[in-house]
Amino acid sequence: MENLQGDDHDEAHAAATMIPHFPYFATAPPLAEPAVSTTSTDDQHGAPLEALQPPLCNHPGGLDGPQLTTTATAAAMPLMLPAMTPLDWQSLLQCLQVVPGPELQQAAAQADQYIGENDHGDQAAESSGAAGNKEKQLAKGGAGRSGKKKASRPRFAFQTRSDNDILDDGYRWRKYGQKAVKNSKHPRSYYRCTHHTCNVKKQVQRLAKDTSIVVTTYEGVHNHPCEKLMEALTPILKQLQFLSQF
DNA sequence: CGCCTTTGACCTGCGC
DNA sequence: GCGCAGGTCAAAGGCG
Repeated sequence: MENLQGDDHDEAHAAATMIPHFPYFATAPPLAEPAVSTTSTDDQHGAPLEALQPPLCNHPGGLDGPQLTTTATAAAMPLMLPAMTPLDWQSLLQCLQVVPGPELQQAAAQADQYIGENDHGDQAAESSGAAGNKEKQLAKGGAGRSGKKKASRPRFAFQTRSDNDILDDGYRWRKYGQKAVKNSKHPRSYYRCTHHTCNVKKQVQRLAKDTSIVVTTYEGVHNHPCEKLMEALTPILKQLQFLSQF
């Protein structure tokens, strides 16, 4: 029955976004050439991972740490994101209280729409089709039990080449589940933000085809500051404040 | 003691 | 209707 990438569908359909000139990354080395896939989104679903996977770069101990990748589902355009510190861009937006511009909002909307419309597509790749719509899956597991309809939330997937499954994004996460995934030796882990008012979740899974790559899928947006980033920024902000007096 | 991970059970939707 | 697979729950145990 199962014919292919039971785990690959995640990065294929995980909502993604383009991050236009985000200042945090501006100091990074030139972005790697995105491995642009000009295939349609439908093609993406059935496409083997390699088609979606940008040339991840290894920077062992380098200034960048893991090379982060988002896969832009709507535009079918992966984007390389050099990670200067182990923080994700959502965290940065949150902590810096940056209001996502129209591009981001549009991308998020597209991502939601994409998930809603096309989940069956990539799931069809798992010909058993048991998985069905992922959003529905999400809804039925948690919200389904509580009888609430789950609102679609933006999702973002990062691919990192790392020995460590856990990408330190500055937030605290509690693991609430782990499931074996079809056609993958590595299980998928489910995490929830430990902040009591925050309902952000993330899934962490290694690719079956390249176990050195970890796919982290975020769902939702944190509604609280990122403690680690604030810690890191506080001295800088103080210094700026001091300098601005002159 | 509080927080976390582990893990089996459970729920739900989909395909056959 | 049944089986499968994904997602979540919750009890139990570990760790600092």
